[in-house]
Amino acid sequence: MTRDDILTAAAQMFSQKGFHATSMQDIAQAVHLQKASLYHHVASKQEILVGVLDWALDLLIERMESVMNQPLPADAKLRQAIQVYLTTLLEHRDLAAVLLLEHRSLKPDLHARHIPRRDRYEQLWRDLILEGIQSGDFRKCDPAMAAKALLGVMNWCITWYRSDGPLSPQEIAAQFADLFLEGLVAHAEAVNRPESHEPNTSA
Amino acid sequence: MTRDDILTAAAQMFSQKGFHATSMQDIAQAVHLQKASLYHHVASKQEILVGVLDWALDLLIERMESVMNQPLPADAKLRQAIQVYLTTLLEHRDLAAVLLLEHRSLKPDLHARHIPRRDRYEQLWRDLILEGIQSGDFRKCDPAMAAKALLGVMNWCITWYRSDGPLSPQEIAAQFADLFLEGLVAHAEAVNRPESHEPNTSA
DNA sequence: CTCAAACTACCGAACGGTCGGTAGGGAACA
DNA sequence: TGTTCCCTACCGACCGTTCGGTAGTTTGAG
Repeated sequence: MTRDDILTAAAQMFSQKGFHATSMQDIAQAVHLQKASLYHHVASKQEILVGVLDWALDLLIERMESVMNQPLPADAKLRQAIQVYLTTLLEHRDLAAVLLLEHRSLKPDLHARHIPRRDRYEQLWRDLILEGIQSGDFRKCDPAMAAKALLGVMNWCITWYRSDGPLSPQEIAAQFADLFLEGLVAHAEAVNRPESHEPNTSA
Repeated sequence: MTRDDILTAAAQMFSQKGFHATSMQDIAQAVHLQKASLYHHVASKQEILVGVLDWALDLLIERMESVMNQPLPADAKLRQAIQVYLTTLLEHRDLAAVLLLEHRSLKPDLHARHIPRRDRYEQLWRDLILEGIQSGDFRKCDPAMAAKALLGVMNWCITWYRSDGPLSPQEIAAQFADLFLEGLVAHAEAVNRPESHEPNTSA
């Protein structure tokens, strides 16, 4: 029984029921311990939450930076970033759900320490979009808003994605990338583009 | 002191702290009553949550249907739907936040009764997009995924929008509509389009 | 023998919810 | 007009339960 086992179990329960609806009893039961025994590995329930949040954010930052450092044109880099972010999110759903939805359960001082780290991550996306605008690959727009939109689409996935659904994370990422890069409106020169990802238009 | 006063106060606290972190004591204090007195107006904490959820969903459905029934081309109708949805969401932030983030705190039977109503609302958006594809206004794509993407962007706004921020809900809606309809990639025939909403490209 | 890891037993506080009771304002009737 | 009656709105006190967390003890491998 390790600390990471506890964090993993806690992340799963937090993501399913929420932080406040999950008791230390619940977590203890999930790792087959008595509640008191948890306190040998962690100091408090808040510390578990911080542990999960840091773990999830570290994972995302690490993968995002490796994408950012690749020498690619902006649109290809954005496609890859979307792919990596979304697959990471959906393959670590519990961690990600806690990161995105439960951070407000942190007590004020811990919350204040978490937010700047999260904002620094969002800045990576703004930089990526700004880079594309300056190189002329992207049309002029507010990079902050475009980043919010992009992250919003992907973050919201954790509220509805089911691993037994019809689409894989990769397929979802490809569709989102198409939508964001090319838009929804049909243009004359854009019809019958060969790389369309979704022929099904009925339901 | 009316039942709606209690729902309003509860929505505000639920949206700030979450359902499980809000006690009946908290709600009572917000409406200047004793905790016991709340039970003269509502049967349980769960009933308050259901009341808030229904209230929010009724509001959104009503406004969405009035947009859907207008005889407009798909792109104009989508623009208007985005505008209406986003402004409703952000001008009733507390209600909307509870609808979007706290519905999982419903007990199983009430949750099972809520989800189909919410799904019926999402269907309105799929219909709108499908309509645009069939009329040729939109390029071929999966309407379900496009709707998820669109709703995701807007729903995520309630996690970051602040009414004292630099952009109004209307401005945010216009930018999101541009992004979704036209995409991010710069095309030769699309540069210097006159209706750009955001000249600021530096941070 | 040591020490980490687990246990049993317990704590004060807070939870959602219920209880019996009361203040006060109309309506009905003498 | 005075009295009785009922009803809405509210209250203080309390219920059983669960919460996060602590104290002290046992277990078992190196």
